Amino acid sequence: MENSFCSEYWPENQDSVYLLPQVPCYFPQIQCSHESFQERRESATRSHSEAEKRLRDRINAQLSTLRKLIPTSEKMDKAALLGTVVDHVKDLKGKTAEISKVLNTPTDIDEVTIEHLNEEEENKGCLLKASFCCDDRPELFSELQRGIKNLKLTVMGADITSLGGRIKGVFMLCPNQNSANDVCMNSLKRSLRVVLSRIAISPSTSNYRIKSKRQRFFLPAHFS
Amino acid sequence: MENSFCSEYWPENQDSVYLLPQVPCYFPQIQCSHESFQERRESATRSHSEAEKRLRDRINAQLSTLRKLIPTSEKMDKAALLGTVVDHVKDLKGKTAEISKVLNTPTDIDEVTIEHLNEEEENKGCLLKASFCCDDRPELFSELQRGIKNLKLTVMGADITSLGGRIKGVFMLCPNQNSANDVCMNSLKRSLRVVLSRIAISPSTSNYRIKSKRQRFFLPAHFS
DNA sequence: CACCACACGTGAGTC
DNA sequence: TGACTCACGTGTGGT
Repeated sequence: MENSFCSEYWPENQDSVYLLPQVPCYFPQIQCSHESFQERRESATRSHSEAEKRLRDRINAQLSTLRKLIPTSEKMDKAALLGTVVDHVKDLKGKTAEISKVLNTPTDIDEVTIEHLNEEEENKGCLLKASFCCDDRPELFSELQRGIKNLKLTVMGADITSLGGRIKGVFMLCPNQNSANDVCMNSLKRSLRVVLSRIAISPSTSNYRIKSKRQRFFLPAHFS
Repeated sequence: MENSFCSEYWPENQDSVYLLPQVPCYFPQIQCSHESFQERRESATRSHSEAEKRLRDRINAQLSTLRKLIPTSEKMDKAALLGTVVDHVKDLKGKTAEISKVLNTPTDIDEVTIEHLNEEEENKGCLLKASFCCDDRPELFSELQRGIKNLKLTVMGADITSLGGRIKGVFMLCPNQNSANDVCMNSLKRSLRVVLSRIAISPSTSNYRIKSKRQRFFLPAHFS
């Protein structure tokens, strides 16, 4: 055990170490530092144990922040702590999944979709269903309202859900009464998509966004 | 390192081990097993290393189930895995907290409360607000309906939220039109509390229930 | 070769 | 005292 430090590039034991030449090298450019093999060996094992200490500390730091997140996890050993963490994660995952089934919860993928309801009657009383999903931010609604107004559309209904810094919205839109009757629904759809995409999808990171690790949380905002 | 096994009840080194008496004891009732100190020492260190192995295995088992719960956590080292677990827990906790602010989410404490609205007009058109929180189960609603009907109460409105196997409900109740006008609201309150408590609070574990670790998840059920 | 992450056995502390 | 948990240093394999 004491002399088990025996990789192929280290001498088998201390005795043979002292048999190896420790004279300065004749070629200065490849002359290594004057530390002996003994010293190199010691510094290697020292740095090894220091690295191991760092690794342990990193893991233990995460464990202790987990401990802060789990109530009554004081005085639990590591395995028990991890066990309750597993339970918490399962529990919370189940709850949020359950909620998503009823609440039309935002995902973490930016998207804009435009649908065309009442296709048969092309122009009169036609409804567009526009949905988007993006990061939530305070100016979002005013920007959306301005964009919708500029396209001469009226919001007939809306369903908005904001959760965990993300927001998902569905608008029911129809052309203004006083707008020209000859408006082409397909070009309107295209313009609407462009407008919404510009507002909802951040241009720099057009999907596969770099998200900040810490999320912001807002209360659901309701469009009136 | 090899001879560092030197607690006060173990001989300092091998040599002294063999100097210790190994003759059978004269008092049979305290005659210990005939294994030598050497053997006892070996079995002790063996059981120690086996216990340590069991501990490591327990911890690693929890880590690998955590790995299954976290997508894309393959090829992460332990510290990184725990880091993303921390993020997930924070994220999910924030989301459920956010939802609880709007949704009147059930807690994990059984309770029944009865409130008295419109106190000034004692008998006519009086409203009772009855809320409960308990484990969800299929027969719950029919039992509640039967209890409410037996007390000659009418459900004017209800707000029910079921989440993670728990359910929280608020009923707005008023006495039936055709029930006697001289019904005493205080005794009605008392009866209602008794009836609801019998239904909602499991008698065996009147609070501080023993919960099964794995939770059931139901979709929110709505009272119509 | 150097670094890293893991598993292992061991010393020390607790109950 | 034994059983258990933790921190530590070391051996080892992978990159």
